[in-house]
Amino acid sequence: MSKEITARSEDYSKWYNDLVLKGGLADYSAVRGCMVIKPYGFALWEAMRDVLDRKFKETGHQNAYFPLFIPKSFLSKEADHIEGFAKECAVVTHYRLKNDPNGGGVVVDPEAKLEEELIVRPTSETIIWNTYKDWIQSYRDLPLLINQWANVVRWEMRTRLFLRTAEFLWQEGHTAHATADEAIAETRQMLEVYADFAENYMAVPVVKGVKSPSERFAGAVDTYCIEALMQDGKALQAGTSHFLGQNFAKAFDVQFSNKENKLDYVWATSWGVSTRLIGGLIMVHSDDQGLVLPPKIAPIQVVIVPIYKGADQKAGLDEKVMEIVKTLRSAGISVKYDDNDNNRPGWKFAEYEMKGVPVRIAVGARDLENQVVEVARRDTKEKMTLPLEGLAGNIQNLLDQIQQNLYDKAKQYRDSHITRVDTWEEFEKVLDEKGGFVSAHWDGTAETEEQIKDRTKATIRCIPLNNPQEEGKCILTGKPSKERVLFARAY
RNA sequence: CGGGGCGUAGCGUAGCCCGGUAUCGCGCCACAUUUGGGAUGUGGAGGCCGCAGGUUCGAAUCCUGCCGCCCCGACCA
Repeated sequence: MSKEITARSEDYSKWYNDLVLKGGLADYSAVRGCMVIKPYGFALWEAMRDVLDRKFKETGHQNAYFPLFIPKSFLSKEADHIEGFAKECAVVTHYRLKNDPNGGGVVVDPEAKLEEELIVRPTSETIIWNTYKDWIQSYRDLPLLINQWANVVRWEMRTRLFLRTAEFLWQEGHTAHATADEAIAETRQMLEVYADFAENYMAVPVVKGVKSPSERFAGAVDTYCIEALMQDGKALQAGTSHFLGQNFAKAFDVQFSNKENKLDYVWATSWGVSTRLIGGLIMVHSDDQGLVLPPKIAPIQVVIVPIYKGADQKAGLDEKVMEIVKTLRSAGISVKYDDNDNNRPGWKFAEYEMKGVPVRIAVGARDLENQVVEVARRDTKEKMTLPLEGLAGNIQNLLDQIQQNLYDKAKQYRDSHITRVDTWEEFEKVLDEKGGFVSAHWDGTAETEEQIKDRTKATIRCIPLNNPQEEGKCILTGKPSKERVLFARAY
């Protein structure tokens, strides 16, 4: 009715925006490229954050917080790093405003110019490594395992809600190790944490892999990533974990004494996921009726809608429903009882479907007489009648089934959209007509990668981990290749 | 930064060519009837028509300048 959603087939971008805006996740803000994350969207982020934060702590990390501002000079210490971020940095040049002498509000006070300009962090490697220099003297100080939850700013030319905003929320882990092997193990461990989170909580299947040199994080030796596939056939980088080698240690002179009392530079990693995950989550599961959220991170797992005639009947219903709510909550299920009298049941049904609540329970007088409730699942739209007896257990099973079903569906789509291709014609055809990942041979050069990108807009998403070795010929140049890599058009 | 679109009530819009203080729907407020898939009726409130100039007796409408947002591309998580 009032909240029509554009069909995916009609306009995929519009569909996505409709879900975010009408699903109550976020709004555009007064600042270009920046969004307001609304309570429901933020609850989703909190749910993700809680799971990840627990996993980080289980793997030995501690949270800390570093400044939003970074002295300009820090950023230029690592050559590749500044190269990668220079074009999208917001810069603070003054620290004071004053009344406009010509009237009309306030102006920047030219007297208040900063001696050294400050960069609003696009990422925190530099400020953190400048700090680690003071924290690390000996191998006994290692490993140093720190994470921070923060906002960062990257002045993007073109932004999209959640997927690419000028300011976004994320976590960034920054660790220091005594050996390269240990740092690499950390990098890969965190990649596994991300993959586990994506698959088992967000129900988003991912490909784990390594980036090609040109797609690497600025300043990294190796960038590992998890890549997900959206319903429109485009890939989304959902998380990255970098082995930084000794690049930042050297740039910031972070040395430690090893057991032999010799000085050496420490080995570093960094890894992060952002609110972009929310965008990916939306695009993997949702449909033309609205959001579809996996139970394990849905802010509301079960909504209960009462159906009644008159206040008397409702009072009776309230009493019984509160019992149900209590039972479900004690089983660890998050429940909302929507007894708001301003909206009628049909309106609520549509509303919670749009918001992607996994399970809806409708209860009326008739049901109570029969000791049952009507249960509807969001993923399949299936409705069933369940007895009050043993309801919590049945709902828990249903939530598990929904979680599994979402994953299975997404995985089936993903798997059927990894296409092996051996000729250039096929390569272009699959990208244009089918989409998804294309598994093809590549001669390993940046030039070829670049040419392929220019001609097809597809990039190498990753070289999958444990990639089978196989003789073949580069899709573009015909030069010899030892393995296939995954190409796709990406967000 | 290029191409396209758009700024009128909280939201979505009509009116603009052809100048006369603004239409409709949703939402909001009140009351009543309603409540198993987005209720109905009656009454009501709400507008610097993006901003600034100009033309005119008179501008949402014509002219000039500016600002903002969205979409598509180049760049990026």
